[in-house]
Amino acid sequence: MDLRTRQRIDDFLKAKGLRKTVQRDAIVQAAFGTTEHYTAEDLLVMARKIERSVSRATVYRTLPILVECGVLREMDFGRDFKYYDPNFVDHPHHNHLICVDCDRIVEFEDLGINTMEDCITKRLGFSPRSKMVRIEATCDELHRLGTCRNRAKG
Amino acid sequence: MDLRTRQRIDDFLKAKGLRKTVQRDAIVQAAFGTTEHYTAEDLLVMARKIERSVSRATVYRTLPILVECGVLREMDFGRDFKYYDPNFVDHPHHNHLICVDCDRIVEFEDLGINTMEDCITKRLGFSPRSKMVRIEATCDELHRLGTCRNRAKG
DNA sequence: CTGTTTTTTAGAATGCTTCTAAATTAGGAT
DNA sequence: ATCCTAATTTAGAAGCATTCTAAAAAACAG
Repeated sequence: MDLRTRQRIDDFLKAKGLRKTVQRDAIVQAAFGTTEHYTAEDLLVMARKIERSVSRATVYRTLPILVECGVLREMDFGRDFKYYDPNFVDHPHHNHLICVDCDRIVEFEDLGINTMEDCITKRLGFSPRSKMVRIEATCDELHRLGTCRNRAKG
Repeated sequence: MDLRTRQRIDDFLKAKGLRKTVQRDAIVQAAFGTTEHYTAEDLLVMARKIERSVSRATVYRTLPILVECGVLREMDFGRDFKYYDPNFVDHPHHNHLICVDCDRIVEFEDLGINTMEDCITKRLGFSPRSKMVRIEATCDELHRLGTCRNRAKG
């Protein structure tokens, strides 16, 4: 895991007067030991491989800390649970395409859309905080060729 | 309520072999008797003013029918309940800006973003189904002037 | 070490949404 | 009109991600 991410988290905890614990450490290691998107439940499983004592409640209490710290992005794809994205620091502007055929989530970056969003936000009299584009789509060629991996994990 | 919307719903019900009931009728009347966004619970309250017997379960079962019919849009703003938007037919391309200061939801249309989204989707090898832009922002001038209506209903 | 405060844990609670089983109703057939 | 059968409705239970709670454990300053 990136040393700058680690440093940023340590600084954040110190600034907020939050303590370092083995559980938080395990959750952080797990959270940034992958580049995949994951759910709170996924993260619980991953963190428990590092430190058996980690509980569900602690995962749910740690996630918003990492989000507020700015190292993790929370994403709502319209399902009844949230996904978290650890690639936020390296790619802060990416957006998501969600395939309704196979549940795959494809990331993309597009500077043009970002600029447009900023313009629109200003025009409406607001200051942008966070922006997301969410495109639902179907598999196209992939689907026709029969290579669409149905129900793939997001 | 728009006659074409009514017609479209009637046709859809017939095509699907679904029956007309007083409850469904009340829900439809309520759903398109406003231009505001609403939740399932809001709709229940509105529909019950028209027909007292409408139950929560029927509202929840009717909503996806209207969404599938294409007259109502389901929207997920990252809260733990969904909003529904009855202005879909007249303004199929609008997007949303959510103010994190006051919870207000501002609609906007932007053809440029829509075109971009279609291009990106094709480039990635998909066919667009539905697209949404969601911008979280803060109140800017309004906020400075003290006119930001905190916690206003979406 | 000691004391105080934060953090953790397991399980209960919450709140939106979906499901269930029994009662009712719609609408075609007689 | 009336009957029949399948769709629909209702109230309440169940489901599920997330949050809360109270007691136990751990962090850290002095």
